[in-house]
Amino acid sequence: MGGLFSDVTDTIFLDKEVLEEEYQPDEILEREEEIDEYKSAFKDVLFGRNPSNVMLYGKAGVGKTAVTRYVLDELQTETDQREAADDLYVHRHNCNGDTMFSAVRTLVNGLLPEGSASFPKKGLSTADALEEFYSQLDRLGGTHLVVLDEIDHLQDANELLYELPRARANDHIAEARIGVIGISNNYTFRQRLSAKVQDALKEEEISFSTYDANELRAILHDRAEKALSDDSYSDSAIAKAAAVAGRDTGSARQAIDLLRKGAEIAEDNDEPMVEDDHIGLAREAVKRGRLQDKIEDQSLHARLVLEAVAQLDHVGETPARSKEIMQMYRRVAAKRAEEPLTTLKSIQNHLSDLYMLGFLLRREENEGRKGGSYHEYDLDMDPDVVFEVCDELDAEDAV
DNA sequence: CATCCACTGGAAGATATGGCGA
DNA sequence: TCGCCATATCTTCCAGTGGATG
Repeated sequence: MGGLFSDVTDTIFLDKEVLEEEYQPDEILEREEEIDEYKSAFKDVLFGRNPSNVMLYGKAGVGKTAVTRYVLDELQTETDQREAADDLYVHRHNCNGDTMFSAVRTLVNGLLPEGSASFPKKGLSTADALEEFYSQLDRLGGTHLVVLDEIDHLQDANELLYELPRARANDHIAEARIGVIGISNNYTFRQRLSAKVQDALKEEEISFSTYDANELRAILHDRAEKALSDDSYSDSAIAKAAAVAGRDTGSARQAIDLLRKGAEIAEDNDEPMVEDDHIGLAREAVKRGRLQDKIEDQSLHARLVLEAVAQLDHVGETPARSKEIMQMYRRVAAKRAEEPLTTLKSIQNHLSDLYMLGFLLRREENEGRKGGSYHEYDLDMDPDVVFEVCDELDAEDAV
């Protein structure tokens, strides 16, 4: 009695996992068209024919991964039942920051028989890895679908997308059939592909549009029903979350994050129901959380440079050019007891990265013969968030 | 119109860190 | 434990870049 946790009850949540990122709904709402396109791209698989190669384009949180998982699961159960269909194997791989070699290597490792040694990390060429991959495919036979998520992050995506679909035509494999599914957040990724690859993939592109507020509302209603107890949310709160997410990003992930965070806030305040206000507060919290994660992903010196810009912003000395930022950076590094980088170029590189990642604003200035050309940087966020995260990480390091 | 400033992106070289087999 | 290799990060070097200037 009277224990610290004894008053904690789940007043609002019925099944919180339904609102977590990992949750996989067994029914996909508002993506009928995309599912249809997908379906027709893969119907050949059911008759033991070569699968198509498919490229998916669309922003984050519009259902690319969820739809892929759903469609392939359905395809899997259907092929299991049909005589004419070969065995189906699905290989998923997230290409974040990979080279072609490491991507192929993880694919090989996924195929190797139980207990055998994994493919070596070094010493062998990409061609060796591919060869091994093909021989494993032939050993297993059947139809293999290779899902390459975030393929725009893959260095040699072009080569891989050229190589894999032609494996059978080039006699690298005889028994197995292979289809590639590429998923990209980035519409411009397409232009990075060679004409040949673009041509080969042209027929099978599915682009996912962002969700509008109505679609988001339908999705949120469905999730809320499963995740929250009956009287604990208002329709207007759902509508608000849908409207906010629809306007911001059109992403289901953001909408669901808002609902979850809103429910958490309501629960923390011992209120029985999720209302509009909670969604408003959730919006701030979600935004802040995203930013924090992004900052935490940065390397030490990138963070110090960012903090230097935040400091300059704080005292009203932005926009600033790299030399000024470097002075502040030295002070920040000293405060955090870190050895500062010595060259201006390093700072400039970090600034450039931070700009690309959307932390900073940049303006090109050119004063000709007298001043030369240079960049001026400005902070593109709330400096307090930066200080908060940096203080936190610094405290962790000290332990 | 050539010049020149202050910087740029890119590449190559240098250094640190970590995994892995021997 | 050692050397080998990969990877990430930092430094050094280089050939532009674009607009004010003489």
